[in-house]
Amino acid sequence: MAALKEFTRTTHAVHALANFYAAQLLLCSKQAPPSSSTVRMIHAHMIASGFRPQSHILNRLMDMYCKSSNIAYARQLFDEIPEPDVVARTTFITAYSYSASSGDGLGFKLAREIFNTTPLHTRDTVCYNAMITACAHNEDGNAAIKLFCEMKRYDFRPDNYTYTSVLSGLSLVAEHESHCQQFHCEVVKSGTGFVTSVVNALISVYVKCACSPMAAARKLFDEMPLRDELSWTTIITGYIRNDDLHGARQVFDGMNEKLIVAWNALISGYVHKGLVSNALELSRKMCLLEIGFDEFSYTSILGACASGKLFLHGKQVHAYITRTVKNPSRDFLFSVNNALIALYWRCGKLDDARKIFDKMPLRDLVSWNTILSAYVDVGRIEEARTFFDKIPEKNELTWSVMISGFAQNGLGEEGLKLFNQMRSCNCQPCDYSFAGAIISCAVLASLDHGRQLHAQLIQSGFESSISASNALITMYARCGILQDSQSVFFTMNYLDSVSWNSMIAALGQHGHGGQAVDLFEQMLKEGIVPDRITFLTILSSCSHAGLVDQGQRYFNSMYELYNITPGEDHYGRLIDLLCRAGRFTEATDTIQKMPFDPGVPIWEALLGGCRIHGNIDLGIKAAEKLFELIPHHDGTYILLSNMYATLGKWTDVSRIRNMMRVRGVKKEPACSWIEVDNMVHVFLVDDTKHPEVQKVYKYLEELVSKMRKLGYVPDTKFVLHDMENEQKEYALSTHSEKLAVAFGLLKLPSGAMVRVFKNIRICGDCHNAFKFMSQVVEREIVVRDGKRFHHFKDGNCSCGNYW
DNA sequence: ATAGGGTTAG
Repeated sequence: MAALKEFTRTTHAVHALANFYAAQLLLCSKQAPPSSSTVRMIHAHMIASGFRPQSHILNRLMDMYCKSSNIAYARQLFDEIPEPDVVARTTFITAYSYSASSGDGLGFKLAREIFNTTPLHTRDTVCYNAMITACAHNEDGNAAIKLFCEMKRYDFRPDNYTYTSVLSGLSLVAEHESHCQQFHCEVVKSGTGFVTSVVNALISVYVKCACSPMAAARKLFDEMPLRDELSWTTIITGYIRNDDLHGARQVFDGMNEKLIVAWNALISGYVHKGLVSNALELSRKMCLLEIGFDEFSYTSILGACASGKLFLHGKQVHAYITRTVKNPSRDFLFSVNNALIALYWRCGKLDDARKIFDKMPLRDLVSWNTILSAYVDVGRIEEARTFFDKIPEKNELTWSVMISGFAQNGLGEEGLKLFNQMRSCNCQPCDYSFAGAIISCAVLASLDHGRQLHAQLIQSGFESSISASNALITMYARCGILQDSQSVFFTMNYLDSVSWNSMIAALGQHGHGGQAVDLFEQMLKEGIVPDRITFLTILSSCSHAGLVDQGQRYFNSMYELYNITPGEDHYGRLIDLLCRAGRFTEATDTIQKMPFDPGVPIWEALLGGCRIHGNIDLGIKAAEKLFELIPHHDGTYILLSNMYATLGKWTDVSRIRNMMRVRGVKKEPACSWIEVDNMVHVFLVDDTKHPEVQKVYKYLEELVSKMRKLGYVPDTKFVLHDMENEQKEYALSTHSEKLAVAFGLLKLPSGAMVRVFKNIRICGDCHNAFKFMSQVVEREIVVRDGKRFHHFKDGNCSCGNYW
């Protein structure tokens, strides 16, 4: 080193040293990406030797720092240069543009700043090219086009790079084929119309934007004088993008030397279409032909196993990877481990998924979001929340998974709270987070809030989002406004199976079983394949409407026509269907013939049916099974004691009450709520807490006396304690749903529909009373209880007393 | 100093 210092004293030596470092840096740049330790070593050597790099070498050094993902340090060096030249600036524009594609727009802002401070007389075509690319990475196609026009105005000559970059920007924004053609003409006039890279870019513009994209793209492809690897993959992925896997496969089969990228594209294309076996067949071929796999291949193949729930196959792939991959890169570890987490989760092995997650040396956002989704998916919501809080940097997906996770698990308040928190964190909600918040409103039956979110959704430009619209269907239905659900459903441009399921469920819950069945039939006619959820929904709808034979036919068609094995939940709905209609022999026969031992959903359905029909013997049998299976569930005790009370067997009632006390079973307190002026008012039985409850009692008294004149008689068999008749009538008059309805009648504008929500089933006397009430006040009253909706109008209920 | 294809989370 001392000798070296001596050497550098002479000017001649400085030249030699510059050449030496230039060569070193060139060597380093051949690595992709250059290792940061090599870059640091070269830099350290420069400092130690006393060499002061001039712009040419320094620019290269900074470039190497950027490429070894050390932009921050490179920037420090840059900031010390008094007047950085255009080459140095372009280096940073490029470096920042890569970080712009994966993030918050910060990278783009930095690139823009450097570009804007580059004096016009020092700019050149390359620097414009880099900035146009940065715009495209930042998904701002219009900005890219604007820059392109600007550079022409200033007489910079666009070259190959310019056209490939601006075309990739164009593909983000072109809406009409004329847009594509306009640029196509530009390209031809510029003389770059036969440059392979430019035509490739042009193909991908047509693929994304033309009216008949593949015809236009294919014409260009066929007429190309010289195709490179990218031309082939662009056309193949073009077919896949446009849902034409046969077209993709044809081109693929015509390739002489098939690139790994083409294999990967086709495999993932198959997986997305649900064609798992085609995907795996291709992967087997890859193996036989010894193509070799990279992380993209593995993630797609593991994705295929996950979506087909092929646990054993997935495990074999996992083992193969551990056995054969020796020095995996960072990116390899990220993507493959993330795919493995998804695999084990989708195969129902959450613990194995968790093991992979825990063992990862480094995790990226996808790892966190995947494990979060897994915990949310299985309903382990508290643990999910713990993960959520630990996630260092969240994106919109993180938020939306957690928000809808809360909503789906009935925690509407938490969902809304998180949605607001998301907004206060300066994180723009995406349509999925809106969907989560809207479902939260559905859970809480908060119509005012739901409508506000609907308005904000439109303001934010998400009105055509399928998932948000699906959420709106459910929200309006669960808030009692079936009409608004329907208008959302019928104005949607695209429907997926969730849309159909939601609308069918909405009709079913509101007692329109016939319409639910019609819609289901229409769904089948349009070629939408029903899934497990569809059948749950349609079975409930039939049950609510008493369409027993229809429901049975659908149940039988599940396996026969759609190859879906009915689960216990489906059997539960079938038993419910039969029992509500009083067909107990068929129900018990079905239970005996089931391929598995009856569990909670089956006995609950049976007990519910027995209550309706007063079948006490069978009811007791079902209740005893439930006492064994879920001894702390209050519903069983209450249903059974209701049955005894209806029969006047008060000793049995008190025996059951006693059982509850001894076993420490707490009854979920009944409560009803109503939204007035954006405020939720909650009422309990015999409420004394609500500030205006005295007014409500007084008004209720007036109403009841008017109702009596129309023939209303309080039905005291719904009072479950043995007491004097007068006391019983009083007890009935204090039920929470009556208080909430009366409050609504008092407070809402005259003629407005009254919508009340109750946490558990509506009481029989209240059900009867609301019929009379709707007549007396000439208003529509809607009550949602734990299971379904009741629309009271002109003395009738939409459920036809079948509930 | 600058361009372009394939993966995993809802």
